[in-house]
Amino acid sequence: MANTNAKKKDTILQAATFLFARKGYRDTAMGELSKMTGAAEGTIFYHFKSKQGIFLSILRSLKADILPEFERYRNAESEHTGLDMVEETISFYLYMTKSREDLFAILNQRYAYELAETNPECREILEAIYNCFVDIFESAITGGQRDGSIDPAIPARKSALIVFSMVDSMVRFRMNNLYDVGALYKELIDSCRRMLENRQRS
Amino acid sequence: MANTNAKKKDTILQAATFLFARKGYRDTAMGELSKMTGAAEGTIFYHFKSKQGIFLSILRSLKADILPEFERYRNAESEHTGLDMVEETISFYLYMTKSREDLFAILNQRYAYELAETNPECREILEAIYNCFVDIFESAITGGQRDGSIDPAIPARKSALIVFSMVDSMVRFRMNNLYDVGALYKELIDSCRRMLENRQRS
DNA sequence: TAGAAAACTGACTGAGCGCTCAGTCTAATT
DNA sequence: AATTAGACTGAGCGCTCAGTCAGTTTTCTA
Repeated sequence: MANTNAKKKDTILQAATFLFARKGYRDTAMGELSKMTGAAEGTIFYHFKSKQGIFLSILRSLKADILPEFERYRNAESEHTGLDMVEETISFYLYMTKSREDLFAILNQRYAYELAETNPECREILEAIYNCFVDIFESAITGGQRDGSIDPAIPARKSALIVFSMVDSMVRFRMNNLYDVGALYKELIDSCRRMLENRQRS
Repeated sequence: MANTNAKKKDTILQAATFLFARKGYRDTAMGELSKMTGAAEGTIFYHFKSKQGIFLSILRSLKADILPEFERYRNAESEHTGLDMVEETISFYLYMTKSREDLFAILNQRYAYELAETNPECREILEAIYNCFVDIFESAITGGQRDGSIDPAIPARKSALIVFSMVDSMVRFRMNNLYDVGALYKELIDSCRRMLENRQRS
């Protein structure tokens, strides 16, 4: 093998992501992680200093993986109106949460928020990710207010938070198998449009 | 003492609600519950057959406690338009979730949804509660469509789900200490109004 | 007030947990 | 061929936990 470094480390991180997402942090045993990866339990603690350390590593790579993708999306030039960009961003968010289901399941863990209360790095990562999403919605809204597609009277930041919270709620419904979110997609878009659009277009 | 039945049983149930809400199901130890209530650990298992049994009992009494209150609210006559009733219902929901914070924290536990996948009673309770909320929003919306305050073209059930998901998201933000929801309240109401209102009023 | 039933007790159990450590293996370097 | 360092191992330690049980106390009933 060419690469001597960290042969099993990545495997462990990947399996831990899978298990933490499916069963939760507390209900995932190191023994299970060991069985799944084929690594001895000792190996896991050779690479990571603790179970919590694994969780933090996942968050770290989650941030490194997702934030750039969102920055790229945000900086891509677009011919669309701000209102259309809000719709696009919703689609993009739903697509992202579907294609990285495990990562977003981890973001919805209670443990993440408990850890955030004592661990500044954890809190910083969570905030960075959420703020990034809300920022994208906000700049779509202010853009829309400039181009006339979105009502200039509404407060951009707060509305961005509300749109984000709507979409985030849908994602959680999907994760909990409560409702068929696909069936709600069109109505979600329509609702956001009614919420934001400028009614006396120039 | 007059009441022979269940002297400590209620105390245990109450303390368990508190602990499950604050620390989560998995992170609550029976020993802690014993210390908090002053009941011996054996007493807990005399009244409840297992830890899971306690959780189910909490859900059961949650249902018995909350559903009637919502039914009463739903059946109360009102002079308001449907659109105003949607706003009222949002207030009512936010008020309820604040005054029974522990109960709603338990409804947001991942463990509840895990249990629901194997335990039909649990699933039935969760669905009953959520459906009740959504039903109230739905009947406010159909009422509004009848009285002309709400756009007749929008699908009532789906919009009810979306409004509910918005409010539910706010509640979760509040629980996770992520945002100051009070600051968003006015904007939440305004957004819902813009989303639903009838624009060519008779 | 005797006796039965119900409520309660806390020391105990065994399974499972996160984590350690003394040591082996592998592959590159000298 | 000998040395070395990093990757890896798995038995096992200390501890926590949900749940048990043999026995005591309280309450109800006849």
